[in-house]
Amino acid sequence: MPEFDQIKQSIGKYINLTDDEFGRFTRCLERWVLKKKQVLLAEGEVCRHVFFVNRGCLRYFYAVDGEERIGQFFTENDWLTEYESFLTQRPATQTFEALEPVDLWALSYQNLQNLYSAIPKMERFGRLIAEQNFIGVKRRYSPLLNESPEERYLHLIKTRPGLLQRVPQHYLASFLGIKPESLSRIRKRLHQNR
Amino acid sequence: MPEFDQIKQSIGKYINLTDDEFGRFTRCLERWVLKKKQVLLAEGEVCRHVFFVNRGCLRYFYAVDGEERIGQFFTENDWLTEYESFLTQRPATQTFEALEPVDLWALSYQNLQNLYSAIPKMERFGRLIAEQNFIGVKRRYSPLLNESPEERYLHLIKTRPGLLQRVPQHYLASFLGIKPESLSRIRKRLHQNR
DNA sequence: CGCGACGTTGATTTGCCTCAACGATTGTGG
DNA sequence: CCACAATCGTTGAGGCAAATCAACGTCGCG
Repeated sequence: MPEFDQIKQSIGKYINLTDDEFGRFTRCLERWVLKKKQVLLAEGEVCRHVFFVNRGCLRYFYAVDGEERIGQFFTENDWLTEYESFLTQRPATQTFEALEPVDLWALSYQNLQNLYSAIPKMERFGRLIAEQNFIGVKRRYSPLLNESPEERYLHLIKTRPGLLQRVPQHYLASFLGIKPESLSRIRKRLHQNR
Repeated sequence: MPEFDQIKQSIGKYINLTDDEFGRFTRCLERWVLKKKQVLLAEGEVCRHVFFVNRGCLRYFYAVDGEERIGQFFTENDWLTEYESFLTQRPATQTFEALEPVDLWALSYQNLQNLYSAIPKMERFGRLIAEQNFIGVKRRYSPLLNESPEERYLHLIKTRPGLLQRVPQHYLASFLGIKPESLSRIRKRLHQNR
């Protein structure tokens, strides 16, 4: 099943499933396809799935007095969900949108709960994913609080160079917590001092 | 065992343990006591325990170019650990310190891993705690990014009024991500417009 | 071709920080 | 128990980095 290669490799980082167990897992998956600009999950809806990105790029954003702020980008082999809404089954505060044509695996809340019961190892997988998410959210927020805009931009260049080619600059600015004009000036400064 | 009442109640929010299982759990606990200003875990050390606060108040802080910033306060019935260091067993980036005489239960990394194996339900507890931590860290950081200093202060008053009586004002300022002078001015403004 | 979205640049504003000084309170050692 | 030092909260003056407001050229697309 080459279609499951990516997700198999991703899970393999956390737990080892037998072929039987992995088969049971994959039978819970649905294939979802999105066009560019299509919304995967809108603010106010309850998030009923976790997703695995086979192909494409998405963002999530939320509104702060009318203005939208980008929380995160997702690309190939990322796991993606509105975690708080998914865990509590209450309305999402964020909107997820495709920035390109997107190809996902979707695993429903109910199917995941069933897998937790049917395959005890999956409970561990859920814990490890939650732990990774915790570390991820801290690493995402920490620079926003403790580093200067310029440092954050330089860090972005180093750690996610692919994004610069892939998403508009004013989205990057929002992701970095600054205005497009400010990012433009930062880039200008950096090029001059080159 | 009245000494275990608090922690029993806290665990009961997540999973139901039999008396046998709970006994097995409590035999893994050590009692730790700290004096005021005593350090529970220093930056650079590996965090080898999770703690449950029976009594007292602690903070954790980290340094950003020489200046210390407070990340969180902990009080009675809170679970506490340097989660990233604990999960990865690598050096902590934060220091935990008692602000008052403190009384804790300590559960070691090894004992927790053993409990995960011995009591399958504990794996679920670990997952739920990790999920709660994820939600907690998002709720902690989100206002720092999306609200004004004044809004953050007002929010603190509403959600954790006890802290205002318990910790010095310049600690609160650091927790709110501002300078002591700024917090002083915010309070002055609010009292005038009262 | 014409429109809208995007990135850039300049001028100005603004909110918090920095620096400095000062009383009040705390706590500490003789 | 007192005297003195350190810590803490407050207030004022000035600075600064990013936001805001505005204008303009370019590019992509219908």
